[in-house]
Amino acid sequence: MKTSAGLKAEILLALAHPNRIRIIELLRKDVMCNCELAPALELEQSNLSRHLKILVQAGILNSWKDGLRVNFKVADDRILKILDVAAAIARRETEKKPEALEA
Amino acid sequence: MKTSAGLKAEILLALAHPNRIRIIELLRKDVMCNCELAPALELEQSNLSRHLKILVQAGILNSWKDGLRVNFKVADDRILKILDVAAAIARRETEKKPEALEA
DNA sequence: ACAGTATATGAGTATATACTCATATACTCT
DNA sequence: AGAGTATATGAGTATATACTCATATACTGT
Repeated sequence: MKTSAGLKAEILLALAHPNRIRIIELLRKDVMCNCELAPALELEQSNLSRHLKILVQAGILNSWKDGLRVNFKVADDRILKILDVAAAIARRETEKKPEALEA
Repeated sequence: MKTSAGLKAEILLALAHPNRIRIIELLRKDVMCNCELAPALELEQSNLSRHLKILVQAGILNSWKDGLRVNFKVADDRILKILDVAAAIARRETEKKPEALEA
C-alpha cells in the first residue's frame, strides 16, 4: 500500500527536474517525438528517453507509437498549471533574496 | 544565472517528498512548530528540522520565532492546489494500472 | 547562573538519481 | 533479407538525498 503523500510525491518528483520541465514546456503546444525533442533540448537520446519514460510512468505524458517514432503529449493541462504556480513562487523568492545585496 | 526550468524544478523538488507533503497537509489549517509536528508525524526532530528548512528555503513555508519555538505556516495557498492536482493525477494513474490484474 | 526545552547542525552511512557510452530492440523501406 | 532510423536498456560513475546519533546553539523561567 502507498500513502497518499507518497503518491503525490511520486508525481511531483517526476516533474521536479529541469530537463523534464523543459520537455513539458516544449510539449505545451505540440506533439513531439524523442527524435525531435533531442536536438531541440540538446539532450543525449538515451538520457532523454529515460526522462520521457519517467514522465509517462508518472502519468504526466501520454505516448503512442507512430511507425518508428514514439510521440508524446502532456496528459493533463493541470500539469501546466503546476508549472505556472511553481514559476510564480520562484519569482517571489528571487525578489525576496536579492542575491548580491551589499552590506 | 539559473534557468526558468531550474527555478521551477527547485520549488517542485522541495515539495516532492512524502514527509514534506505530510508536513504541508498538517499545516493546511493550523500554524505549528517543530515540537508539535514531530510527534504528529512520528519524525525525528533533527530530520523534521531539515525538512522544514528545505520548505522554508524554497518559499513554500513561512517561519517565525515565538520564544523557544519556531512556527510554520504555508506561504501560499496555491501550494495546496499543486498538491490537489498531484493527488488527482495520482488517482487517475492508480485506476489505469489495476496492480494485480489476473492474466 | 543554572536546569530545562526547542531547534539546528556536523558526521557518517545507505540509497537513489542523472548522466554517458555501448549495445539491443523495433520498425520501415527497397 | 538487409540497410537505415528511432527508441530502449545494461553497466559504470559521480553526485545528491534522507536518515540517524550526538552535540551545539538559543531561548525560558527560577
